[in-house]
Amino acid sequence: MAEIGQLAGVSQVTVSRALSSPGKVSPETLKRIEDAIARTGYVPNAVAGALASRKSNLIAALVPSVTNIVYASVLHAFSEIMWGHGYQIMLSETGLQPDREEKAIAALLSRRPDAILLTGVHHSAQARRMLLNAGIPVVEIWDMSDTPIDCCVGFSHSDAGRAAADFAVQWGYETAATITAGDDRALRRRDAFTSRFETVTRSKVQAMDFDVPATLGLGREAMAKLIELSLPPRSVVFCSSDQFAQGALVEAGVRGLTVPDDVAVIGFGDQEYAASSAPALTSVRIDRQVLGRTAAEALLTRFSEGPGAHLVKDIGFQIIRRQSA
Amino acid sequence: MAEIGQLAGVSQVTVSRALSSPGKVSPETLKRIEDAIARTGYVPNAVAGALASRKSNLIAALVPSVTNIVYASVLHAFSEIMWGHGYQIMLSETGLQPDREEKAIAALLSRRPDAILLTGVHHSAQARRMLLNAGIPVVEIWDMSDTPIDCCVGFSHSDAGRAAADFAVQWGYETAATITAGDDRALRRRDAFTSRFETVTRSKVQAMDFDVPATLGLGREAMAKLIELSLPPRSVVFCSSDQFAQGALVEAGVRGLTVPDDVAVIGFGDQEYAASSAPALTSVRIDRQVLGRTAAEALLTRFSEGPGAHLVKDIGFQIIRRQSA
DNA sequence: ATGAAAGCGCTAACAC
DNA sequence: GTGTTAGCGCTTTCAT
Repeated sequence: MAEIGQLAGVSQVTVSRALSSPGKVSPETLKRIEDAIARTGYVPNAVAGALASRKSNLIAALVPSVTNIVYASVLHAFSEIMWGHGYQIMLSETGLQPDREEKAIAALLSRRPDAILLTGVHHSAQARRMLLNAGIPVVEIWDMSDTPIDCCVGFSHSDAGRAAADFAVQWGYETAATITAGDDRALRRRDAFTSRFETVTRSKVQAMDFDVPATLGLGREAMAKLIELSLPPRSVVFCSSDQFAQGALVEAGVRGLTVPDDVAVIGFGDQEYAASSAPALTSVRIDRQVLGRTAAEALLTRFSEGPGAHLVKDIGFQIIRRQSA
Repeated sequence: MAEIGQLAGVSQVTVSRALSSPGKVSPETLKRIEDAIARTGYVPNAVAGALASRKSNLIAALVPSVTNIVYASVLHAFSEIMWGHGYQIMLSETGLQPDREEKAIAALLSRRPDAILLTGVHHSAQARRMLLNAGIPVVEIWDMSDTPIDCCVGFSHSDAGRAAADFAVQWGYETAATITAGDDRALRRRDAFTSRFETVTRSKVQAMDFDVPATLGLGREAMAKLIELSLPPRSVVFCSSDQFAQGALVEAGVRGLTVPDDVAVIGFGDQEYAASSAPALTSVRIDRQVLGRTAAEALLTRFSEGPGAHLVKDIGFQIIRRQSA
């Protein structure tokens, strides 16, 4: 920066100003500085800037997995907006082990981000402590909480599970099964679904659980077992993700069952392909675009309005009825 | 850090040493320092550390899209390894507009990462200049280049397209069509496929192009048009991604066509569901795990061996024959 | 094994 | 509108 100043015949500070508030330097000076920058290919050192100003323009984000489209698309919507406001994203994955979250949070906080986005609302005591200590806005997404750390944007997974059960009952399904991945939130949806469906219909809901992420292949497997265990007619299968549901659809098709007459399927997530599969998939829609955007907006208003505003927003969900149930 | 020192009865420098090279402080001192850290919940300021040491332990990564599983999974494999070696990842998306890459590179470089990962091998002159200027290891992935900036890990898309054409010819397909997304590399595969298939069979290859990312829905649409345009028997459709291919499969099924007898389909990417769909999808496999891992290893050896080693690695591809072609 | 001093490349506060 | 000065919180080097 001092070098650029030399080339432009000004001091280092003026270069700094030209970069951060161009209105504060005279047009001619600005021009000379810009020329010098263009000639040298100088890229300012944001690390030094962050240290001096105590503002990093960095947002830390912690997601279970980037390869899960459901988390990735929320992240995408979120980062588009933050990027538009001059923020960059530092990403970290927690994977399946919850103990990784604590380490990840510490690592992220060490970069002194201006805010942090967390997936889920269950965090260790030590994690909460570090977060509070950091004194930065926090937004928890994908869930609702009675005791949010700060901002919270999501929906109630129990409500979603119950709504799916009510939907199934309403459309006349008399027995049900679930296919569920190894995910805290998926389990809560399953529990709510099962409990509601059982109390209303007085029939037992069969559970197929996996402790790994959902795939189409596992969905097929689960459906195959369910069919072999002889699923009664008017049965519905509530899946924890559209991937399982797709697999269930494929397996039913291969075995010559008609969907939804022989067996109905409800997915979760309403991913792009849900509407385009054959038969089209009935699914619980979460507007991931809105989720990401709302989280970004929550942070942005927290930045401008200070720690007073603990934004908590329920973005809800919607059951999209198509052909599979 | 000075505060921790006070609590532990040592100077700030000793705390610094305790954190970066614990072997250099006496066990008792170390213990007291660790206690103080645990008590206060102190998180070191990596920003200041990076400024002082000129080492950020940050890797910048630039991908077209995080919502595309193909890029996300490479990123995942890459970051798992880098994380294991103490590096964090700063992520940025370029999207479809190539001009965004330059801005993203500048923004990322301003954080003084220790290395940068780029998707693709075509970069603007200004981008190359900034990269060279930064003086850090660069790894370009997903493609091969005659003039890599530094390290390069990928495969030849032209070779892949040609191989698909040869495969199609070998299995007796006499006419072909392509469904292609708006992606530089996909277009190169299509061109190579078409050119090879046409010269060998002397039949014209029909192209269905989109300038947006691939979806199952668009795959159905494209296949529908292809069928309406009357695809001759013994036709094969080469898709630029498995998503298109899945859509093509669904549409063929809905229209009562038998795959591969009435129409055959070849996907690209060999995603998880390719093996589990019905019929199972024939696809060009890229080992994304290996791609990400190899890129990480290239950087790691560049770190240890210095600028001498310009690692260039072709990870190849493999056509997985299943039922659809 | 520990400490003192210098400085990383910027921004903030204050002068002029 | 521009320059001077003093840090930001660490690591590095050199002393002890």
